[in-house]
Amino acid sequence: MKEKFYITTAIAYTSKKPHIGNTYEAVLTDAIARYKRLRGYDVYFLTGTDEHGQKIQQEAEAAGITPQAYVDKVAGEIKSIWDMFNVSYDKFIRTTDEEHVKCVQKIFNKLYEQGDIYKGTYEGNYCTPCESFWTDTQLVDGKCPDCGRECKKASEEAYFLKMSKYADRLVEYYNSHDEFITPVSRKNEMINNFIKPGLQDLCVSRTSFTWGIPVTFDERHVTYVWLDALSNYITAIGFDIDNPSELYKKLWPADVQVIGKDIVRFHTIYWPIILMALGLPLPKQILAHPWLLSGIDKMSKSRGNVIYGDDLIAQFGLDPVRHYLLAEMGYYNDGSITYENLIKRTNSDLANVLGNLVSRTGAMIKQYFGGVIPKNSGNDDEFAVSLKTAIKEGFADTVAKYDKYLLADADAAIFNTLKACNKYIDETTPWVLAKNPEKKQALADVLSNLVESIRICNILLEPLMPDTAKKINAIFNVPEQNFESARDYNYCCEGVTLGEIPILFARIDEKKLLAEIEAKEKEAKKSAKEAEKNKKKSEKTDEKTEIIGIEDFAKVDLRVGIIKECVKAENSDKLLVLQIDMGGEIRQVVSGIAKYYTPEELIGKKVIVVSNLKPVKLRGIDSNGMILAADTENGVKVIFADENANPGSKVR
RNA sequence: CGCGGAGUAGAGCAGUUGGUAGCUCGUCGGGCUCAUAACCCGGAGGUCGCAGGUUCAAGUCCUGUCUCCGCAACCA
Repeated sequence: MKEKFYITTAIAYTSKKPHIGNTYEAVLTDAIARYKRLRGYDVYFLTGTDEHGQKIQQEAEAAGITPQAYVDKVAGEIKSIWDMFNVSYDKFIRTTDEEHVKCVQKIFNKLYEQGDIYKGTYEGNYCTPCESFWTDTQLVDGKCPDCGRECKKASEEAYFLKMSKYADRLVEYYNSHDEFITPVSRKNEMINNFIKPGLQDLCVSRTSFTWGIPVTFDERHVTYVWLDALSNYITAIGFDIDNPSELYKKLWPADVQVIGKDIVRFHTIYWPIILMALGLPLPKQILAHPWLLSGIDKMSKSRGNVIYGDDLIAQFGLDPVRHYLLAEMGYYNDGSITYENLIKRTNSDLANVLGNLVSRTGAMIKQYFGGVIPKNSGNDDEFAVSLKTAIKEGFADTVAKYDKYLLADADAAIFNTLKACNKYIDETTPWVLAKNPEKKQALADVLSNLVESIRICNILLEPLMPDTAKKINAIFNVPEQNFESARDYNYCCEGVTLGEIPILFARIDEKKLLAEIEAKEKEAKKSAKEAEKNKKKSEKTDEKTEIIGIEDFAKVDLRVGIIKECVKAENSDKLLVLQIDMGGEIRQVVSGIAKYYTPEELIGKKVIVVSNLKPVKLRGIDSNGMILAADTENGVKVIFADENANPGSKVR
């Protein structure tokens, strides 16, 4: 019987469309799942979406639709992107699925009944208008980070899961299962930062929002994040407290759970403890991957550097993108994606090495043997011997890397091996052999060795680039594609007639494409900016009246001031502290323009000051007013007054 | 002392338990023409951020220090 292999991704949060960094995890997990299938495992691959929480409730309200309609839309997008990327999941769970909801409720009840969940109070700073709790560290100057208003110390009734009770057993599990947290550096992080200082009990319910799984015995509460989300790994396969499914019994514990580095804590501390409380076995391995950055920055909407997977596929095709993600990412450092690197890698690995190798091999078989793959004599010359050695070593190397889930290294090993094929062609110069009828068999041997070498590499390539593997198999009409057949040369393609030889990967004109992309991006930025502007405008007009009267304007007291002194604020890289002469009175004003002006260039300049603005403290420094400045595309530009305007003069 | 990550050839990265510094791209020179101006061979280029220390031996361990980047904070 086949050995089972249960692998999961973290479930994606349905607050917005996933970018290529989010998509990476699904592709990474897919490649591992495909490799395991190739090795004959009975693989079950789970992925899905996390659909509850306050944020989604708010997003839905903003969009003017129900939370369910909202998550339906985003979950649909996520699923279709996963499909686009050939993610071969067996099940796509949504935390709004009825079975999941029921099961989470049962889990909650059981933990409550056995005393692991207790009722307590969640203490925090509450902002009444925003209906939100904030921790001390989230507050801005003691005020709500969202609206800037005062928060009250408040407490909310909540349920908590006992953590410390299981801490010792957890550490014991870490120590007896070396592979549990991969890479190991994360293990020390968890022990030092969270376990040693003492585990805080985990808040598992909230009353401040409603979009969540209701607690059955206390209707005002909904389940809060982690108990809901983490449980998906067992509810998806039919776990049930009273009557677990056959599938669950077969699959659990999971063999590998792939997650991002940002949620290691939840998967290596909270999740195991939840399982221990339920009396269930723990997953064998948590595989934490780093992030994919856009250039050198984290992808974020506000930076405008978000790259989406579907756009990349439209531009480059699927497998170049999969290959890039898998070849570029390790487990230790954050990876990076840029169009330039994507083009380079596609050209050098895919077009030059792989595509061209297939193309030239196929072309020679057509030219010299009428498209029929010739028979091998079995007599290996020195070049054939070294080729075969390279292929066998490459095979072993690739498999070793795959077994450790080092996909980037496995990928490199495959392409190294393919290079041995290109070398073999140069060494044996088949075009010379073709001119001499006596060398016909030598020529046949060269080509059959090539086809066989490509066949072997292609089997190893399938987990990374399934579509390409299929295409190559179609070209050579490969009859044997299973893993075991790749261990040695068996010349199974002999006598086979070649199919069409398409260009597998066209070379990309780097300069041309980069210019095109840049133009597109400019366009996109422009329209994004305009949209932003319009949005701001409409927001403003929503809040106030469209047009203000002179009496409103008159409320703002604008004065000319001359900057007498200016220094950078301590503890801040954005603030300048200005001493402004307002016509006798010296005012201290703090302004966030340190990135655009040096103190020296401002001293002596005349500016317009809002003089009747309510004083505030910024970074603990008093600020009595603000200076006018324009937000431009090139940063902030201060509005300077005419040299002849005297300090203190009223501006109107 | 907020938390975390990183500093190795022009760029991007590997360097496992310490033992002659590697890979890819680029670059320069040569070869070849079956092939997608692709392929093959060869060369140049690094005192491994800096300073100490441990050691027969350190990119690799220890201490200190500098710089950069995320997060956070802040942008009246």
